[in-house]
Amino acid sequence: MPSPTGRTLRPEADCPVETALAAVSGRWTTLVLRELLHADHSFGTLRERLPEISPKVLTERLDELRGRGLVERERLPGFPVRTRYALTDTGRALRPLLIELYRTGEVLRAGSPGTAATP
Amino acid sequence: MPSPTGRTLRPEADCPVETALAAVSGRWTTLVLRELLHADHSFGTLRERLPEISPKVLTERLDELRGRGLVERERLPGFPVRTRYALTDTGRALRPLLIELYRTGEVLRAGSPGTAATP
DNA sequence: CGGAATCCTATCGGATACTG
DNA sequence: CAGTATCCGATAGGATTCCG
Repeated sequence: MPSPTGRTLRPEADCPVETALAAVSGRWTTLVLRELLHADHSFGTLRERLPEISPKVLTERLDELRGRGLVERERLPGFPVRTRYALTDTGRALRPLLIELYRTGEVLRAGSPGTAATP
Repeated sequence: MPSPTGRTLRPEADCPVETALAAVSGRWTTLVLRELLHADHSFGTLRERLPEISPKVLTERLDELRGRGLVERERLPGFPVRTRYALTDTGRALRPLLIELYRTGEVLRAGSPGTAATP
């Protein structure tokens, strides 16, 4: 039986920490968010920006993000079909977290062995 | 071939965001960190605090965290053997991130459908 | 007590081909 | 263009048992 969230069930899933982690975890997720933080995109332009992601995984990521209310899809009229993916207000609320992730990642590197600081 | 980090290889693994995410992702990881942020622990007391974690997974998490320089292990003399796990300075640097994860998780919930706000 | 060694399963993610 | 449908290999993680 698939988990209710579409993501691996975690202990204490009711914890906000898990809620936030679920939103950004999964391969390609942060990169998709990064693209959408920068600008709205169609399915195709997202693929151009992330050339190595497969259509299946991109669909999965976008579905998850939509399911969490972080991304919205708009179908543009005309032919061929065009879509437009955009962050919702809630999705944009992830920006501070991504910044903090970046900042922390830099700190972790500075504190890791192998990074010569005072030789 | 196992990935060099011991964790699923991610695209743009050189990105600090991925570095930080790798440090906190994985089931039980944030809970282990939470316990260690609160106090030092032995293998056994960690198991008491997290009754559902298996010894194998706890070992894996502690090894990963040690491998990243976030946790240190001290073997206490005497018998039976006792160990003490503690966060390093680098490990304590994760606290702001965990706080931001908590904060963001709360925001995501407030912005999710189903949470009646203004009926 | 503090792990290590096995075995086993679910699921995640990649590749590919096809459709409305 | 914007996905869907399959198939498939690789892990992550759980349960259990054993060792120093």
